[in-house]
Amino acid sequence: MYDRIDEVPKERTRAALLANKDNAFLSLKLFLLQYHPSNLSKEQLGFHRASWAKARSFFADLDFKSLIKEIDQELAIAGGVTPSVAKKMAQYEFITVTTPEQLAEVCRLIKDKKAVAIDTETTGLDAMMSQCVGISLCVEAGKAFYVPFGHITIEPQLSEQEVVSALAPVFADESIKKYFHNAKFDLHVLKTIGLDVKGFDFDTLVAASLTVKEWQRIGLKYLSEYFFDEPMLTFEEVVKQNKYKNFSYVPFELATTYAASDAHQTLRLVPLLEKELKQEKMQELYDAIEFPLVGVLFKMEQAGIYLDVNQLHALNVRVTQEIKSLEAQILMLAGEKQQLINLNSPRQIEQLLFVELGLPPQKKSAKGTSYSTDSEVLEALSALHPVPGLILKYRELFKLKSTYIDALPTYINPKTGCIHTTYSQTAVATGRLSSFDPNLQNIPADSSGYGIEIRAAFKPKPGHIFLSADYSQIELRVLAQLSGDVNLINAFLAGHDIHAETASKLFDVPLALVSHEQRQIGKRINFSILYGLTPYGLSKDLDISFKDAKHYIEKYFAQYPGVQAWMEKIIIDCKHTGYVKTLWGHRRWVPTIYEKNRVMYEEARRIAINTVAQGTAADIMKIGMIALDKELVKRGLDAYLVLQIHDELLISVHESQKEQVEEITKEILQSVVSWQIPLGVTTRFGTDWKEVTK
DNA sequence: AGACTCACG
DNA sequence: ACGTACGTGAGTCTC
Repeated sequence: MYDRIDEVPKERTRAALLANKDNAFLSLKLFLLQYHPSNLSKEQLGFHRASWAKARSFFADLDFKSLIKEIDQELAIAGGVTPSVAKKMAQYEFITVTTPEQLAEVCRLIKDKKAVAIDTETTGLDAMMSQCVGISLCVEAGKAFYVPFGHITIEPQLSEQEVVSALAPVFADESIKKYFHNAKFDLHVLKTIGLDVKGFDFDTLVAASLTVKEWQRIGLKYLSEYFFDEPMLTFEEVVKQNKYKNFSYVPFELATTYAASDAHQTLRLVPLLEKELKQEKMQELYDAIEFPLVGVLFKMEQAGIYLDVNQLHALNVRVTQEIKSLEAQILMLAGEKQQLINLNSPRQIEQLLFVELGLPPQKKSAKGTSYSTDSEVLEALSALHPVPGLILKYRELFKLKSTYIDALPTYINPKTGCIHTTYSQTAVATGRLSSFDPNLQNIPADSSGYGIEIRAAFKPKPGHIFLSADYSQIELRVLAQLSGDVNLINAFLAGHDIHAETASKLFDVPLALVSHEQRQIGKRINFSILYGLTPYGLSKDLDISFKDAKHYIEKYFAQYPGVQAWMEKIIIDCKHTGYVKTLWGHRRWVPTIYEKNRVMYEEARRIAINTVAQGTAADIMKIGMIALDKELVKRGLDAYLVLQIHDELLISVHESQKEQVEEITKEILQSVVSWQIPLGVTTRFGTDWKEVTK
């Protein structure tokens, strides 16, 4: 007899479900019934919210997609608050704070407890540009406060000034611990109203991203269901459905229920997630890397980067002119019937190329619903007709204009004159960072053409200069170190050109005699290895035969046998535990490693291998960022981190301190690990981002 | 909302 | 016989 679904031995559950894969949901119910007296209600069976949420998580790694979907439906339907849950939640005291006396009392409580969960409400999702309209605070489970001050209402409320001056000493008190769910957002918001926070102590979003198996479902609402069996009001229900323009229009009672419970649940999650971190052996990872990184990223986002709009505009004139010219040429060549064609529509391009012009289709699109017109196809077709090549050029320039030239200036914060991207610490499965609004990790770097000119518009502030520092071939060094492959290690130790080294072994040529073409192949293969290369993929990438590709791969593994052995070990471990881990313990579940379908299984293998290499490199960069930031502060230098692009850091430094900061940067980044193979760090100076791009 | 395409590492 | 490279975010079109 089992009380909870996650107590049922997984093998038994799996076997029972596999026996009836077509209707796994029904099987699940029937299976659970075996362990309970019959005629029990759903809720008695444990089919309440948290159970469904846990069931969902439980089955995530069994990869029953249809089952997950049905559980989601059940969660939505049964989503209503059950009587027992309602009773529990009715006991919570959510209080609107509208007088100075009340606020003073709250501050006193915070000082007493020495810890507080904080959440902010704003008029929008942009932390630095939106208006802060209220702050919620919670110091003990069962009671939470919402302090509105920017609401549009006739209800009496405190002024922003009153709230800020009352909270400032509490927020500035380092001895009072501050908890947030996604701290960076709230820290930015609080900064906009002049509140500096000291004593930041826990981020429930970041912690949950490490421990929760369904790492993409770590919003406060999901966590509340999962850990407490308590649904929360959604922004949709509170604002959208009532047709309020934004949160400032929400009446206090509703606003308090929504906002105060955010702080309330955050506070309660802290000890739970601390326990999870410990149990899952992720305490060290969190304490040494992920938590301290929050503060570093916050500073980088605050700093922002200056964008020279005039320079971008000059580029726009040239690019727009060329786009128009290309458009005219394509339409002319396309024939009279095609004058209304939209060149940005893959569907219409498909029609033009493969029907009107009768060119041979090369491959299906990803979902197989149409013929692909991607750059690889256009490249191939350009030998047969002038139009594909022109479309290729058109696409390139249109992309440049729409995604970068037109879009980037709209992100400039009028208050600072800079672009402030947001880094997500929880978006990438391997543990890398991602950047959005705007994405500054995919600014063109190709030095041929106009692309690189976008980078030329990113500049340091007056008196400063950019210093770029990148880890050279970090993933290959990780591969060498983790695999312990003697040949690969020796190649790095000898300081050899690693791509030429690989080529020399592939082609049985002395290192000095490796041709440029051979080196290129060596380079492609080195990178491919990290993706878990296949003969098919390599043959396509190098435009060689399947057989040759297979031969190269065999040759590679013959030369670096340790690499192959290491890969097999990863797969064995993964099959044993269901996940892979980076060197610092960042975990990724790989449910499809148990898949019988060959294609899916092999994909799982590639994911497992790549995650260890990519994720370990990400760990190193994060540690480097934390250490470098600390050192620059410690030495009181006029230098700070500006951007992170996976293996590269962009640093802004006062011209007078460039040499000193360069030296420190190299030293700090290199000494993240003391491996057999040193980490290579390359630095460059420039007066804009283009100049420091190799 | 999903598909397609393409920018980056 | 099968048929794919690893990880993202964003703009555009289509339904």
